[in-house]
Amino acid sequence: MPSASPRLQNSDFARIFDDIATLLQARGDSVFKTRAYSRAADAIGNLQFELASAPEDQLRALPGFGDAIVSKVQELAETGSLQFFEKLKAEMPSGILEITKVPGIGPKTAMRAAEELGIDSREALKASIESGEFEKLPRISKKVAQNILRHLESRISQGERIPIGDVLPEAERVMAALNDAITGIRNLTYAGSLRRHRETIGDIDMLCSADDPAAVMDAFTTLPTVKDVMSKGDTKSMVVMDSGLQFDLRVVPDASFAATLLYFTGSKEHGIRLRDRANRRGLSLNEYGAKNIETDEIEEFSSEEEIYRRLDLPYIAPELREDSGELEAAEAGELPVLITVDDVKGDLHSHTDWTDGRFPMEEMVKAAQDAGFEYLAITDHSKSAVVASGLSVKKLAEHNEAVRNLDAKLDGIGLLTGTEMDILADGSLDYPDEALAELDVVLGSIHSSMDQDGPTMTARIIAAMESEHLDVVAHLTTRLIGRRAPVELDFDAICRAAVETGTFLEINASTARLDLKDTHIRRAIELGVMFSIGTDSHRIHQFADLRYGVGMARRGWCPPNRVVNTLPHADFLKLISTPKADRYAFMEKYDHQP
DNA sequence: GCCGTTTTCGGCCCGACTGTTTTCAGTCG
Repeated sequence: MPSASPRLQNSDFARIFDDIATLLQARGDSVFKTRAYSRAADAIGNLQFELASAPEDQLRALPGFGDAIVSKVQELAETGSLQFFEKLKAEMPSGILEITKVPGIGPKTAMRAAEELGIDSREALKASIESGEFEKLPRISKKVAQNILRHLESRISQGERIPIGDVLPEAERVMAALNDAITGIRNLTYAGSLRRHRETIGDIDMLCSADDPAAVMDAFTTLPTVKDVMSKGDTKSMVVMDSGLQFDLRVVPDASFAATLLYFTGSKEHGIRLRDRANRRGLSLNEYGAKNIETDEIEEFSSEEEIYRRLDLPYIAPELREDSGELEAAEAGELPVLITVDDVKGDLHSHTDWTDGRFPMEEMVKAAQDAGFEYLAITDHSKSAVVASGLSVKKLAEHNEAVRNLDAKLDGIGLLTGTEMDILADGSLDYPDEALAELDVVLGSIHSSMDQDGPTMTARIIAAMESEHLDVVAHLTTRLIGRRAPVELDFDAICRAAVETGTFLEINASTARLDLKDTHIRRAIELGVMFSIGTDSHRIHQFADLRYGVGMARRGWCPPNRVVNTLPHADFLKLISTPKADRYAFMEKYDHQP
C-alpha cells in the first residue's frame, strides 16, 4: 500500500469485492452470497461519487448494499484494508485469483488446480498444461487443456480490454465480411458492451437471424480473418480474429431477435433487473421472448421498445443500461433525451500541418465538410507546445489570416479561427490577451507539469478559466486510455468554476482519450456544466471519431441542449460573441428544435 | 448477503456450449 495516496479509488473497492466473490465461490460458499459481492462490485463501477468519502446513509441507499457490505466499505475506507478479505486470502491457496482471470478457468477449476497440482500462477498453469499434468484433473481432457492454453496466450486473457476505437471499426469489417460471405443473413448487428458504447471492450457479441443457422456458423468460423475457433455450436460460435479480438456470434429466429438483442446488449445487471421485473408481472423473460409463468405461453416481440413497454417502461437506450439509475428514471418518466451524432453541427477542435496535424488546412476542412460539419474551428497548438511545433504569436496571426482567406473561398462550411492553447504550470495562459482577443475559439489544455498535486492542478485550471478569453477547457484530465493516468484534480470544484465563469468543458472524442468520460459527464450535468464535443482531429479520417465522443456523452446522460456545438453556425457565432458570464444563460434560453 | 404490492424468512435470472458424462458440472455472458 503506497503511503503517499492511501485513499482507495472506486475501482479498488470493485476489484476487492470481485475477488471476494471469486474466493467464496471457489470455497463453495452460497451462490447467493457470492452474487451479493459480485453485484456490489458491478454497482461500484457506475457510481458518480467517491466511495471512500461517502457518508453511511449514501452507502445504505445503494441497492445491494446491506449491513455486511456497508461495514466492509467503511473498513476499507478507514484503514485501507479489510480483515475479512485478508483472512479469506490467507485461508485459500494462493494464485486462485490470478488463475481465474484466464478464460475457461473458473473458481472451481482454479481451486482444484491449486489444491491438487499446486498451481499458483499463470506460468505454473502454462507449464502444467504443457507437461500434460493438468489433464489429470477430473473433467479436464487434452482438448480442454489446449483450449485453456490458447486463452492463456491471447490478448483477452491478460485481462486486457481494448479501446472502443480499435474495436468498433473491426466489428464493422467483420460484419461486412460476413454479409459478403453468405446470403440469407438478416439483422446482423453487434450487442454487448460495444453497443452500450463502453470506452473499452472485452469481446464482441454479435447476433443475427437466419433460416439456416448452420450455414451462418460455417461461414462465420471460416472467415479469412479467423485465427482460431474457440467453440462452434448449432446457433452460437466463438472465434478469435487475426487482430486478437474475440467475436461471438449467435443466430436466432426472426421472432426472437428483439429479445435476444435486449438480452445480449446487457449490461448483465440491467438484464437481471428487467427479468426480476418481468417475474413480478408473471413473466419469465429470456433470450427468446417472455414466457407466461402460469400458462407456459411464449410472448414474442418485434422490437426492444415492445419489451420495455410490456414491462411498463419507456425505451431505454443501450448506453444507459448499466443499472445506474436508468430503471428508476424510466419508471419516473425522467429519462433524458440523449444527444445524437446528427445533433452536432460543428467541430471546435482540429489541427493542421501548421502544427502537429498531418494534413494541410484545405484538406482538413474538406474532410470536415464531407463528415457533415457546418462549421469548424482550426485550433492548432500554442507556442509552449514545442513538441507539437506550437505557433508563435506572429505565426498565429498568419494562421488566422490563412483561416479567414480559406473561409472566404468556401461554401457550405464556416471556419473559425482558434487555438488549443497550453495552460501553463502556474495557471497563466500561453498567449497574451491581445492575441487571444483576435480568435473566435480558444481551447485551453494541460500539456505539461501533469504531475502536480490535486489542489495545485485544480487552482491552475480554475485560474485559466477566469480569463475572459478561454472558451473551453479541452481534455480536462489528459488521460490516455490504457497509457496515461488522469491528472489529479477536484472535479466538482472545476465544474463549479466552469459554471461560474461561463467556461465550457470539452468532451474530447479522440479514441485515445475519451476525456471527459461518462461518469464525469454525468456528474458535471448534475452540477450544471455545459459542454463542447471536439474530435481533436489530426488526420482527415478522425472527424468520424465524433461518434465516440457522442457515445460517451450519451453514457453520461447528456441531452443536446447541454452541448454548445449543437447550435447551428449563426447561433453559435452569437453565443461566442456573448460575454462569458452570459453564455450559460444564452444556452438555457436557446430553443433547441426537437 | 440482500430484500419485501405474497414474505423480516425464504426466496434469489436464464440458457448455450463443452466435455465428459449416462444426467450433469463448470463456465460464460
